[in-house]
Amino acid sequence: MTEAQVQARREQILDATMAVFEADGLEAVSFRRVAAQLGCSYSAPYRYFASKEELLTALRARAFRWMEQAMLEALAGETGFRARLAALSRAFIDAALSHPQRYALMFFELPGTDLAQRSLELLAAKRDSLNVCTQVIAEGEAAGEVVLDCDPLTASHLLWAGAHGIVSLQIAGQFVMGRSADALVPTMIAALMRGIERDASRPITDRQGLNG
Amino acid sequence: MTEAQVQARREQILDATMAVFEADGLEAVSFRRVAAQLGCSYSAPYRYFASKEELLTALRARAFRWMEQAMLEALAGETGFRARLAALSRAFIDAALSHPQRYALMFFELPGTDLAQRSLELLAAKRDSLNVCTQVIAEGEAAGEVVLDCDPLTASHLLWAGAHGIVSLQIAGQFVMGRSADALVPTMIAALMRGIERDASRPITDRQGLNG
DNA sequence: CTTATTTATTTAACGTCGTTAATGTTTGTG
DNA sequence: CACAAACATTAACGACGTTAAATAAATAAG
Repeated sequence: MTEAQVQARREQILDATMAVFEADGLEAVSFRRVAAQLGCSYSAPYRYFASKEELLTALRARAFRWMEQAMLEALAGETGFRARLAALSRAFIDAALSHPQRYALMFFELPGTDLAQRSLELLAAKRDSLNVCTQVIAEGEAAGEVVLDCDPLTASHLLWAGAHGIVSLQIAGQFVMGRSADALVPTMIAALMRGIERDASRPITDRQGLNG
Repeated sequence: MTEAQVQARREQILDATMAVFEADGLEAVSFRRVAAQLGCSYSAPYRYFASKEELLTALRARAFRWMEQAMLEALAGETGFRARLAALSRAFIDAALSHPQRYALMFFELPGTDLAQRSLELLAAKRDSLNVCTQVIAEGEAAGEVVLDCDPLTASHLLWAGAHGIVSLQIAGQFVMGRSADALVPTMIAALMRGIERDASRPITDRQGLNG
């Protein structure tokens, strides 16, 4: 069996896993159910994924690639820093709220699992997703459309975490009483941008650690 | 069996559950394991918790109460809006990073579970936790120490979500490449405060939706 | 083409889980 | 003491993750 065939079989298994996951959620994902979906024995996938955790890690990477793609597509055609940032955050919200289960799979990872570190695939997918945001900011700065008090990577972390914070609270059903992520994320982005933009007309008093 | 005795038994079961959880993580929490810890039969807790989900919901509420307590203790003795806000965010970070499993239990709730809505206990615990932050902001405004572009509840949501976003990304092992929540949360708070503070010396251009 | 050997898949099996039903066991009441 | 209700325990079911034995398929050697 050639390497390409092995990879193809892995993809088939992941297709079936994703189908089960989308249909009935994470708790329904089991080797037996995936195998039934795919039409093989429940122990066959073990040759391609050593454990359930490894299977879910691969699924997570796939979900990150999907979100990266959604953001890139939303960015295509948009010009100008402001418009691109708005399109990016909208794509993030839409992806999260239209597929909350997928979002939870991606971001609600339990601590103590070092397997994420060992999965280069997942690590790369995460990095590339964040990088979409970092790039937009860096381009905006390069084009002179915005000047920040911190480097693009820190700014990207702040925006990313801010959007994730609101969206994840909403998905997890935490407070956000009477408020929706739909309205709060733009507010968050606007407030953060106001907070990290350099503005000569106003003296900056709390700049300590803003480049941390 | 009086109502107080029932409640006491529930607390005992929750004690045992928490012990198992702290010792070996969420995946180790099972009725059988909890019963062994407590020294009863594995089916006895069913009289006090209808399902595992209900048991975990009660545990979640307990974790929120613990965090609320930690924040209140950190606040005690601190005076002045700035100092109180800093103490609050520090308590939040410390609680989260010193007990990541507990934090994940609280905030990594899968979507689709309406049981959270039906548990008034959990709902109240969540509300009270957020309320600590809201109170600090409201007091600061009342004392004239700060003037915001948005209402205290919105501001509280933004700060809360911002801190949670960074902390949860760190716990879940997402990017934050070479950065630590320890440094990024103060940055996030400072940037957000700068973003939502009213400042007469600078015209506010992006105020759309800031009260959303 | 046949046979031997490796490879891919399936079936059997073990221990654990959530949950329910049947079976004991205690406890207050007539 | 007898009896009913409340509580606790054991037995049992189906599903799970995972491993080992058994089987089928594919391939290499003769």
